[in-house]
Amino acid sequence: MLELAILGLLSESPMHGYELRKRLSATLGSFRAFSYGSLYPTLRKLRDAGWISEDEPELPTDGVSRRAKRVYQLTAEGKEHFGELLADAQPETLDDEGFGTRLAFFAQTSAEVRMRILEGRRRRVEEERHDLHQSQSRSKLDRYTEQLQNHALESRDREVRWLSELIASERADAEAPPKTKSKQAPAT
Amino acid sequence: MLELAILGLLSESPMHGYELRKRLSATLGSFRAFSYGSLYPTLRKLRDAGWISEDEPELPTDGVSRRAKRVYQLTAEGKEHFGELLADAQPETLDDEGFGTRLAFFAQTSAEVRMRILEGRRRRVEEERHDLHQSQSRSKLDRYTEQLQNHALESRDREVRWLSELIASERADAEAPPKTKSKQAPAT
DNA sequence: TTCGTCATGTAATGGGTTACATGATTAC
DNA sequence: GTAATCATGTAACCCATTACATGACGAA
Repeated sequence: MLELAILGLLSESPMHGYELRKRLSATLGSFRAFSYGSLYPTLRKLRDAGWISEDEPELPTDGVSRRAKRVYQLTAEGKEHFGELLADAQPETLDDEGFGTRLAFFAQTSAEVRMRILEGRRRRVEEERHDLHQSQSRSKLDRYTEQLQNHALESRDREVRWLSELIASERADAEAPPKTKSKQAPAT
Repeated sequence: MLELAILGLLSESPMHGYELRKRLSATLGSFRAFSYGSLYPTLRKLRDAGWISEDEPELPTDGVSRRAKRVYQLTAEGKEHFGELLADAQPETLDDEGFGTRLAFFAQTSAEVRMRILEGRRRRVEEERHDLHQSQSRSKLDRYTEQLQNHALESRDREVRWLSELIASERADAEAPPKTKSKQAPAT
């Protein structure tokens, strides 16, 4: 997921590591921040795979060792790879974590794949809701656990409704093709 | 967290590994299941630490090797340790994961610590909500990211409200001491 | 007799975190 | 000149997962 997120952000514009991390937090929620201990090694990995290139701007050669600000950008292969990643709905796309990340790059995802992801995610959340309901009716919980389960259940319900709205709006867009200036498509 | 959960379940009744896993799923939500690959090594670890004892029931010695069903139970030191864990609100208690686990054993937690945890968690969620709000107003997001952020924001709001209700009900209980047959405490 | 599920375990791996270490740049 | 924050990195660790391997027991 970190990989996808990095490729996605770099596909918008070149950036260095530190900035990447901030944008990552902004996009995925600041409480969901990656540490440098995972960010930099991943950048190294992506570079070794040939998906991003690392150019440190030429240093003013005044003799002293300067710490370079390394700017990363997608290579041609990187763009291709990113495109492939966006082209199918991997299973991890359906869990909480992965879904959020995928959604962040929905604008660059085909309408078809968007729909598969949204419906897949909805199905997943419906299953969770079902399981929750089962375990709730089977065993009598204590007061606190019951509260927690109820809250979890309601959260699932809300997410299902939210996803249904997104799906409906996708379908509407599919019928009334989106103009450059997107307006809410009316039902008729 | 797995440790706390295992100790907690075993404090209710002795159990073997397989059953433990099922009860874990039932309590923490079936979609949040631990694998055997983490469960059994952890049991080993807890046993080595002296917190649980492992007694495999005597086998019918008919010569053939039988696979034993190993039943685990808390030792005296285990009970003590579990009590200590419940006695203070460690930081990991405040994140999503840990909070759910702690709540599962609230019935065995002192009213004081319960309150600290609930208020700590509320504060945490409020911070998340705040951060979300910040990043939302700072940068213009695309349609999908905006949708996601809005949904996340509403979820936080709901959780804060839910926690506030729990807190209020705790306070009510503190004033009107809870009878065996607990009834909802009226505001006056 | 075979299938499902109960039951226990290991090895390799994954995907991150924390703590540490260093140095440059900016604002006061 | 000093504090904050920008900026890059490494090593050790943690907590789990996946895939694999084994075997008992009951029901169809």
